[in-house]
Amino acid sequence: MTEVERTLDNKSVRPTAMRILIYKFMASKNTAVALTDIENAFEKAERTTLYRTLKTFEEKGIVHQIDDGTNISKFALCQPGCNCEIDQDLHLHFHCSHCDKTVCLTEHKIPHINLPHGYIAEDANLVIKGVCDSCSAH
Amino acid sequence: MTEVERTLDNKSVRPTAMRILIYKFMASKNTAVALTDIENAFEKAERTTLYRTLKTFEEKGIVHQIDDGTNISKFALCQPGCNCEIDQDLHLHFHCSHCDKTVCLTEHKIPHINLPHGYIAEDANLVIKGVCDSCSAH
DNA sequence: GAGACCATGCAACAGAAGTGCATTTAATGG
DNA sequence: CCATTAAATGCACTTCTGTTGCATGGTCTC
Repeated sequence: MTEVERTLDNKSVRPTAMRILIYKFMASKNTAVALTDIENAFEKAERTTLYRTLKTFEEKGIVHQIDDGTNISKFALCQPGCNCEIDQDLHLHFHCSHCDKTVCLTEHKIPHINLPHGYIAEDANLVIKGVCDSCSAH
Repeated sequence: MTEVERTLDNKSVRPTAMRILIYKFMASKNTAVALTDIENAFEKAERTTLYRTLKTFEEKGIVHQIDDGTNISKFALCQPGCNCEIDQDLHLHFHCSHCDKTVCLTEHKIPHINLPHGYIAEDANLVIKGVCDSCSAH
């Protein structure tokens, strides 16, 4: 049993060949990936399988879904300190308008916001758009 | 020339009948509206016209587009203090998971975030999800 | 090995976003 | 006031993402 297989198994996800490939692909990237990204990476991939795999991963806390404002759902592996299951302490995401990549800034948490009377916060999403470090270096 | 016509004219948008209707519709709502909302409100409305009208409004700074995480673009009239053209001082949005409405919290600004080295912020989007005041009252 | 359960593949649909082109409407100049 | 021009609208159509239903295949358990 490999490292990846153990990870999936720990999260009660049966480590099939396809799932291991998807997991490894996401682990190899340091950016959030869209379903289409994975589809393009593997010729033999079936959209539906990828779709359901990502859903399963999300339900089991292996990845978290990211809405970066492009209206295309992206996904990233949960890191230690990701805390995406807990409603507090959510990290923010950065979307580069130059290379169109989205990254998790796991260290950077969303500050607490005081809401008007009657409003109850349950979740928060903060996306900063701009130029990422790779793009600003060139 | 009515108040609405003057407003559009000031922003260099020709005040056609359709545009005035759309503007008034949005002004009558205190929530952000999706293209489909407007389409349903006016039987005679053409999707394309609405689509392009909203784009024009956005370009001319009459409305701002809101991405509330539902993957459906919403729009709201810019208010005094909206400042959506300036990159600083952006207000946040609240999406109610109960009534599915999205509102601008114009008074509530997005706090400044320190980004890692090399990252340049140009825009920011903060959406709080939860229960709005109307829904929490019931 | 049989049965059950889960994963995968295939087909199809829904909804939103976006584009091209023809036609109507409104503004402008003579 | 009419003709010209430019902008706005309407219609048809395409693309892309997300989603579901159903049949098939693989895997695990008893």
